[in-house]
Amino acid sequence: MKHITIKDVARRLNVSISTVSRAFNNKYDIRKETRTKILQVAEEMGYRPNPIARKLIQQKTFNVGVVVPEFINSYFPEVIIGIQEILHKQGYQVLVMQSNECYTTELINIKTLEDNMVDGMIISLSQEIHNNDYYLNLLEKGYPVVFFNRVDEDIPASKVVFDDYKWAYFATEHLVKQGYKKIYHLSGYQHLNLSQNRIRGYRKALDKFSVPYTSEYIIETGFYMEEGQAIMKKLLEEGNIPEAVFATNDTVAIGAMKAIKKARLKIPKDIALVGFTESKMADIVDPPLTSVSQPTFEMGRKAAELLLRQISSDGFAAPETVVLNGRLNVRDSSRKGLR
Amino acid sequence: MKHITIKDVARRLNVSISTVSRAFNNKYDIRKETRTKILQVAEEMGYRPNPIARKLIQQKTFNVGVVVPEFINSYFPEVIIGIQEILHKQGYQVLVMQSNECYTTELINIKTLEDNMVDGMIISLSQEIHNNDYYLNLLEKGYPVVFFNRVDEDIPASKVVFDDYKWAYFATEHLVKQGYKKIYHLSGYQHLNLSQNRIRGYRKALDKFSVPYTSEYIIETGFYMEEGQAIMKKLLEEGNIPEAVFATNDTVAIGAMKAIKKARLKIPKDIALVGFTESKMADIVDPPLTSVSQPTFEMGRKAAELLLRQISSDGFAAPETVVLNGRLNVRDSSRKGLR
DNA sequence: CTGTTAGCGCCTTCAA
DNA sequence: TTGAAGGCGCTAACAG
Repeated sequence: MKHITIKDVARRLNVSISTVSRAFNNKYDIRKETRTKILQVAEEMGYRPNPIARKLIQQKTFNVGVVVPEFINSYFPEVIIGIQEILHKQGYQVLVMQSNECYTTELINIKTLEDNMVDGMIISLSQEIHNNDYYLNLLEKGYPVVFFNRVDEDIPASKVVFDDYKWAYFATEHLVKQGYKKIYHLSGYQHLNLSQNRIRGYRKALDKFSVPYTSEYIIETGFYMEEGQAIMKKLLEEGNIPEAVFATNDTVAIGAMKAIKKARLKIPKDIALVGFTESKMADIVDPPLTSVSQPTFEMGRKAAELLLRQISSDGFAAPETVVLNGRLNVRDSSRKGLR
Repeated sequence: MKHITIKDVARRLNVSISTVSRAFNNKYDIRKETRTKILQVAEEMGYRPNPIARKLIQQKTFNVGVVVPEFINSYFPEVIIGIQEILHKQGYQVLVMQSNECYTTELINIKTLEDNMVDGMIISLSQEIHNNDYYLNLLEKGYPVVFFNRVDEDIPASKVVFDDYKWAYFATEHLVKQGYKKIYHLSGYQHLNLSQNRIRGYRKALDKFSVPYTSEYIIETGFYMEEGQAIMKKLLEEGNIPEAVFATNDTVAIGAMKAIKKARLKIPKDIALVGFTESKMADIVDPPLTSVSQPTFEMGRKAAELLLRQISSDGFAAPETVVLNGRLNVRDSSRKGLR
């Protein structure tokens, strides 16, 4: 584990350490042969400049922190891959932390990352209700921060979001056009921007086609399967049977699917189902689930690019918002007249 | 972004920087009131010791690198969570990199991590055939490295593995006891230790109960769904219909499931299915898939603990191997007499 | 108990 | 074109 330092190389070649340094940073004057020679010997000796020392002097760590609610489901991992794709190319390392959907943990993570002097952060908020003070403070200090997916409109930072409104609209419209009337929406936590937008899209579609609904059609669930299953079970037991359900994500939709199957009802004959934020599960459940797919990798790439812009501008670049588009993948779970 | 340094704090209080340093590392003698005072003022000023400088002096980064084949499926993310659970507690940060199942990328990742002076690495090999030289060299240098899941028996490092042999045996035994005879095994790449062990377990079970099989019953697939589907499709088209299939993982099993359903055959009536390395999918496919679950989080925790041991022993601790146990979760996909 | 001093490994100005 | 020297922010002997 003993590392070879610049000194060792200098001594070996009978030159000063500055010369070796120059050879490695070739932005200073140095004779070509000297440089070549030094690089060659350094290579032989297995010398690599100590990045820590470099960071100390450059006041830059080339580390970027990413805070996500979780990375068990494939959504965030895919975004992270997109982030890494861009950042690795620029020589950055990525530190990934999870908040476990907990606001307190989220803040702790952020402080840890600050302590580790990351050059910037990419954040997706936890589902808990939060206070913006810490983020606002961070931004005021000029700290480069980019939010994605779970964002807060009141935080004036760069953001990458999915067009939840539009695609919730399309998802609902699809159900309407299939001829379904009594269409429920299992929404995510309603204090989240993303849920609000999906609800707006849902309403807009029903309004546009004059499909009647009451506020009771919109039921708040979390993002987990159990919740979707429990809510659906309750609805069925109450005899409150929807013709179709638009769920805030695939997980919740599949929870609902389980409940429906247990009640021995048929999908889509008795109840049609549409998910959101398409996951690999959509294609393997029976019947396959109609869902809206998001460009996850692209979201990561865009977030990374926005962050790089913030970093290179010393935090003085104006915040930008990128809105991404998706696609509605129609599968059997919502095809009228099936079975 | 301007950071307050130890100097600022010292000057403000008219003490030397060593005193401030002592206050923060309270392992040296320092008067209690001085310490309290310093800590208080430092807090007010928003001072936090610069971790980079600390790392430079301690010759330790408190960073650990993790290299996994991918983290789209939930398996590796779960292991990573386990790893982080232990390491974060000890003040380590975790750098996660993916090899995308590519040996070359894996090596590049490892070199990047070395360049970043991680204090140790936790690695799960890619599925490609690899050369051990670089790993052997790393170990010789005393670099702390722990392998998990995808390991190579010829690398004398600490390892955490699942008892593939035993649980492949149990999975197969289960099928035998249900009364199935013609039992196929869709194996992972056979140059991987893990696949070899699963094959051994499969054979052992069949041998023990004198269930006849030929080498043609063992078919090499990768780890992806498409492969499972393609192989199964081919088998069915050839009229080579197994009574039961034990697949190397859930993904492959579900691929097979798709092919079987497309051929309008019933599971388990016509063909029974058993997966491995249980994923969340097992419970949501129809019929639910029998599978062997692995203690993923525990695997991560153990790997982290072994690594910490290597790190604190300066690489002189003898390599240890931890073998973990799992559980067979029987579901409808393999229940004889169903439907 | 506290201050002085010498680095950790590297970059960068200033002289030569 | 090269070397000497100072310093990035902090820790850790060694004095006092």
